[in-house]
Amino acid sequence: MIGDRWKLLILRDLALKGARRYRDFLEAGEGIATNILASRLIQLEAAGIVNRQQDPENAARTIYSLTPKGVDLVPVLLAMIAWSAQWDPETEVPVRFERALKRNPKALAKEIRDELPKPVGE
Amino acid sequence: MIGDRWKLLILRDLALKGARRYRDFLEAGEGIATNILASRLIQLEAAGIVNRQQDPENAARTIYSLTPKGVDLVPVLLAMIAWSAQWDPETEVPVRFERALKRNPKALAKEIRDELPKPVGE
DNA sequence: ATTTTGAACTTGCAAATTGCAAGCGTCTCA
DNA sequence: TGAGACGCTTGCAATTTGCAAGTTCAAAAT
Repeated sequence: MIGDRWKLLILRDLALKGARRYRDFLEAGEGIATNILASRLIQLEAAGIVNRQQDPENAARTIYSLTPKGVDLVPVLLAMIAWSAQWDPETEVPVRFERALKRNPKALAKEIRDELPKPVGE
Repeated sequence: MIGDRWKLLILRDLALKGARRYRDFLEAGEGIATNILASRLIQLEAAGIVNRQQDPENAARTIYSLTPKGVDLVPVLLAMIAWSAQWDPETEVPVRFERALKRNPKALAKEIRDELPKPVGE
């Protein structure tokens, strides 16, 4: 399910970069095509990993968020980031983040979970 | 680099299923095509994640193994397995393994590392 | 010494997936 | 009521995948 470049990047944006809207993903830097983004969001929603909801403040907008099943992927993302930080010189990880990750990954995962925007209506 | 279905499965086979030869991957059950397997092994080798060596006991054979960079991906694999065990009823994880994974993932990672076949000549 | 087997690929080609550009439908705000 | 913004969908060319059928080279069998 997750062995797919784009889905992992979408999840990273949701979990760690505060992305919540279609535009956020499109503009996240890696250059996902709009049709691919739409298809991946559908697949992630079908898999119960992300929620799609209308913004109650503006019906023209959609808000995406992680389900509990999606939140539970945070440790996977963190493990990948830890590996990249160590082995891939092109990956830029904030020093503070990298340190927290090495010292106490569980605590960092909890911190991220707590700071996640909640799905509308909770 | 790793956001690719087949590479992740190859790494899983190398790290957790004792796969060491081309045939092992081909027959691992998921049905990778032989041309795709060859291309993925080339990419993994180019990325410094796997070693390719001739079997000293039989020059017709090739032995694949994880480099240190590849071994460091074990925690990523374990995080994915933990998630699958919890959320995907189709994923079958041995109970002993799942328990060890929940209780002390670091210790399990070390155990796996220690049991890994070493590259030829070490 | 020659043939056969087995392991690790390579090649050709059809089918599926991706990426790009353009367009569409709905909602908001002036 | 008209102009944007937003979240998509569509069409099409280019890339990637999957399958089947070779090919190469070392080892084992005859």
